[in-house]
Amino acid sequence: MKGKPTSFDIAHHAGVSQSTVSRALRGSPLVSEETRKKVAEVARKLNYKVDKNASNLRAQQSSTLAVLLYEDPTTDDSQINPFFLSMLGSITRACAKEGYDLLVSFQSSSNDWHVDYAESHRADGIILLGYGDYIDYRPKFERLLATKTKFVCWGACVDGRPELTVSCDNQLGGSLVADHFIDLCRTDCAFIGDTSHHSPEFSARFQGFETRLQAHGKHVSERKIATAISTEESGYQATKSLLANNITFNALFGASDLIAIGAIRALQESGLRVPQDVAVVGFDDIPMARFCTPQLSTVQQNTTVAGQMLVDNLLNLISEQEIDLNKSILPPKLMLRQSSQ
Amino acid sequence: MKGKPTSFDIAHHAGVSQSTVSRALRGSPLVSEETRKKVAEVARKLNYKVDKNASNLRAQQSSTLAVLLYEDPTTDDSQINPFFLSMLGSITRACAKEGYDLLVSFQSSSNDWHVDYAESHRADGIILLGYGDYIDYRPKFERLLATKTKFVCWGACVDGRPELTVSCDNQLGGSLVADHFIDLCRTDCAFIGDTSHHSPEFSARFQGFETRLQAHGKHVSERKIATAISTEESGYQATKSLLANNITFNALFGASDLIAIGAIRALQESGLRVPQDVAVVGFDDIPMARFCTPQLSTVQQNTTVAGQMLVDNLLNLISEQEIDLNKSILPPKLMLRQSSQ
DNA sequence: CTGAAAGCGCTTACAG
DNA sequence: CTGAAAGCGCTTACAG
Repeated sequence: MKGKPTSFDIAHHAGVSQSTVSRALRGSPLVSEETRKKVAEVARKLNYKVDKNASNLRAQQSSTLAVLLYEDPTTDDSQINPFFLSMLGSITRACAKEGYDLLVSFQSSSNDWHVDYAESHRADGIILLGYGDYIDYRPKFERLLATKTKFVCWGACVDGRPELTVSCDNQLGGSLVADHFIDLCRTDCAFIGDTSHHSPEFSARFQGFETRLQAHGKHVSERKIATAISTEESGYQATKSLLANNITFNALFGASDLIAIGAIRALQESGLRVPQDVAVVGFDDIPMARFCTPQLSTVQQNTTVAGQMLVDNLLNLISEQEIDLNKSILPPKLMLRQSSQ
Repeated sequence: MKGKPTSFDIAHHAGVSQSTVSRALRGSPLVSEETRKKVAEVARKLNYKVDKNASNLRAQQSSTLAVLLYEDPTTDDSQINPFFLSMLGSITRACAKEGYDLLVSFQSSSNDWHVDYAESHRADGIILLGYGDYIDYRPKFERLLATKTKFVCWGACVDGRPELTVSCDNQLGGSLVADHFIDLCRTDCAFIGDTSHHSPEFSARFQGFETRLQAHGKHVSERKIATAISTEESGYQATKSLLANNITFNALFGASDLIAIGAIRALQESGLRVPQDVAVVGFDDIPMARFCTPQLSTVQQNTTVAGQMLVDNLLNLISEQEIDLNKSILPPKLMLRQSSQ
């Protein structure tokens, strides 16, 4: 027996057939307790592990999920949005808990490898994450649907397939921020992000924010909206451009924490104090939010819960069980810190 | 042909044998250009993808690497050290470039799954990352060596097997910080981290720091060293404990950025100004370092290069090629920012 | 350059 | 409860 032992080796040493070894190790109820113990004992002694490739091939499944992190094409290599890295951590844990391995790929929206994962039987299902341009996503959704690939998507909805989405209640999150600004009597608001359908999460946050302001007879002036993708630099530039045009405001809602952190830098550079002159609130609650100065108020999305929801829903999809749409919406939570006192 | 097409389907449609399909798709030189084209065309049309489980089983390899992120057991779920997340990103990219998939697992140092990855043929090799306790690692190294698992380790050395380690030149990094403090005439130094063999990276940083100070007739007083693991909270507490004992210093070297950021919080809470009263330098250059206030001076470890080195070395190990030890050491780079002017 | 055949190491009907 | 047998979909000697 050179090389790794096989189930035949175990069978031989345990004095049973190879089929019985397989059954015993998989916990089949068809095996007597005595036999199971004997097999387990020999397997442990010989340091035997079931060959995943063989078992996956035979069983026609992989016990593996894949996570695909789409990034804005402009984002530099090392600068992955920390929010998605937190998500990745919680997804990993959720997978481990369910006995699944996790393949990870970070990719720009240009290539098409994601389809491969499922079609080449490397993964049973796919989790899509990212703050990329939603318009770029849609053909990919079509492709995934056409190949009957099982997938769930964070944030962005697939048309007419709500069961494929897990998302924060972005609209509610936006309205929490509006309520907070109203409490502070800071209703001359700027919004930095994207209000278009290129970015469904950002625009939902804006909608919730705007709708609540309007309920109080206020609104965000068109001029006080600047477009940014989810990076510190983009938030900085967008805010700069507002300030360069002498546009004033006493509160600023950044569609993500990175945007808000960039906005604070721009404000401070222009001699504006946060929160005295401008109250700032972000979205995500990345670790950095607690450590920047002033500490950033933000809307928290609980990544531990979100990761578990994504994995749960995907596994339900794979096993063709009903999806509970109520378990697909993550409640946001306003975290008040120094930037909006 | 219901379900996914197989190589036999392609063979049938292309009018060749199944062996030829396999050869054509794998780019074998034994296939004529004409045949190759025909096969590729049919495969594309039928949306055929090679079944990875079958090809892996047959070829006895997986084209997959696994990365295991060990964490300090005290670290909370969502609080993965951002440095390792950056590493993860670059490792992912490096793997993709080499045509390998990447399995990811975050785990506490208690369990033993890592051995599984290789033994169950799920991965051809393993990358170990983490700021965990080195003493806990050693039995795991033994196990990996005993099972002839191919692996590389970030930071910590495996005894007598330098080819298994990829690491920053931590000692050089520490000496750069010492040089900088000497330039600033701030030689009454504190060190927050771990100088023991539980943490080889931190202690190498300290050694480099201390040795250089001694070359200038200075040194770090035993009393001014406080032990911390790599979290903001731990850095905060350790610094607090120094201050509570009325221990003074005009420079502080945090063994990691998170430690340094926690230290700054403790200093500021005690009314000490950074950098006026205490100059602070960290290690890693996590994204947060640029955004905290004051911006943190630190020793950068280039994660893009580091990830590529880890993957390159592991692939060389797998293909049993010589490892160039010079390509296993990452040069550190001092990044000067506001916290140590 | 191509094809027929063996076999990678399992899981799972089928028969007892 | 157990065993003998088929077969998952490939890769790769072997023969031509």
